Amino acid sequence: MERIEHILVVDDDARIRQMLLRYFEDEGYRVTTVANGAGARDCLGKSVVDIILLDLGLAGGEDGLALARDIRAQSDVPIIMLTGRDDVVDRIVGLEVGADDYIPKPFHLREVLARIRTVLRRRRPTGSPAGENEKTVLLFENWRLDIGRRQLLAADGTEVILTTGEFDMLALLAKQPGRVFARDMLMDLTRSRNLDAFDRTIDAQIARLRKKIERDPKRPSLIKSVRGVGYVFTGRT
Amino acid sequence: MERIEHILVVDDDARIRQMLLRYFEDEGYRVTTVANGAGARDCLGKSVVDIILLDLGLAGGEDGLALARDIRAQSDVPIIMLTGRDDVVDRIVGLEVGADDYIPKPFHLREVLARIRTVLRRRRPTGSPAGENEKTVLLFENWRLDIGRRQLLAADGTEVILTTGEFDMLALLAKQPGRVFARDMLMDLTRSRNLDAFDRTIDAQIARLRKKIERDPKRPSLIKSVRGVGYVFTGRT
DNA sequence: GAAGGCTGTCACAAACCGTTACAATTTTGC
DNA sequence: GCAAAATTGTAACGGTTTGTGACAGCCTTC
Repeated sequence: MERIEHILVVDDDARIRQMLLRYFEDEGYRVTTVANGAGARDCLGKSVVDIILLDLGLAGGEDGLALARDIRAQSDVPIIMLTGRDDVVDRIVGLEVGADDYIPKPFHLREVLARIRTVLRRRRPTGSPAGENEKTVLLFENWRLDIGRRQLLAADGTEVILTTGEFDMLALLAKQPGRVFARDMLMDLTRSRNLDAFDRTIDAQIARLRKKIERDPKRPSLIKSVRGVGYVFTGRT
Repeated sequence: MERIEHILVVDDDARIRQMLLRYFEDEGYRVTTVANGAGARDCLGKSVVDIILLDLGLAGGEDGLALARDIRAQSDVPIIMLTGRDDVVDRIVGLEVGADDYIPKPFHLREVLARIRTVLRRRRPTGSPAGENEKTVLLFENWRLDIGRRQLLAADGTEVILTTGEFDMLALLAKQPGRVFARDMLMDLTRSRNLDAFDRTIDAQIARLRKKIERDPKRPSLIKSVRGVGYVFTGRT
């Protein structure tokens, strides 16, 4: 028999609440959205919640971390925090407080869904961030690609700024070195649309990416072309 | 003699199971259909399966991805995932977990068949012994051929740039030294198309390759011709 | 040693990919 | 919410890689 899982969304931005509500309901979950800590406590008192999506930056001077700590003090409901892009300290404290994972904003809905599934699947009481078996940092050549933080660092620690599309493309390829990805698959997996004939979108993106990460973009060593098919990541040390 | 290939279909929708069953049986395959992970495991334990068609969205809270991971942990059977139209993250994770390909729903039966054939053809060890013959670096003469990085290095470390076609051809031949490859087989395996009579494609490619890797292209020592048949790799130290 | 088939090689055409500039779109900053 | 800035899509062009047909030379067979 089929129990519908219940997600509690705590966010002060009505648009985000709306967006998450619709998306997760479409995915077949039961969803409750609230704007603040009081609402969250109320909901937790009245119904069984399977997972909480908690925005750390609540309005009205409220402290999301304190709320997380409170919740954790009286229940084991998994908590996924939504954090600002660079709030490293918040993330660390959040995880210490007992959150199960964090997702930096801005996020892709699909990613949130994936994390939720992961957390629900292994219903860890508390513990490490998601992906115990997902490598989150990839090393190759002189680069350090941090998937979780969505940043690419050079050997000397300087950050090379990648656009969202560049990052997604690189991450996808680099996660499976040696695997050849066809163009239409790259299109589908990074843009969620279909490639029509004579479309140079992927090639252009690869070119821009190469310009940023290859020593000699004319003779790429990290991302190679496979004529008639697509591209393959050939790095990794 | 021809062995009939065995397809295992895992889907919770009985109509889809039925549809796939009829179609593939008509196409001359042996087909087993099951509705859930338990059935899949049971089938895999009892018979030899050549390829698995796995619906990621199983009912009853079962996780298709987890099932794929399980299967991959104990066998190399090719897996093609059937995914929801928009489950990009699932597709990515599925590929990471070791699936060979995916097909978004809804699908055309013809397409499923085409993908199955492609995957089976690629996976077929071309009549070689079982197990992992997947050496990633091959050494011969003074060359170092790194399959994963798709590069060919001379003894002094300088790289000789091979085109995609040259690389594929060399890699294929060098992986099985001493084995004679007929022209039409080379064509099929490196270009995925058929050789028509009096086609010089393969010879031209071999000639170009020899020019790059043989000391004396007139007297090849690495790739020899077999009159009336094709070519054979005779390197290896 | 001659005939016929097979392979090596060449030149050219076709297909494919890299790159650029610019247009369209999205995101950012106020 | 709007304007500016950044990112991404598109089209065009040029270089590279591959397919093709012609032809020359070699091997095998008789």
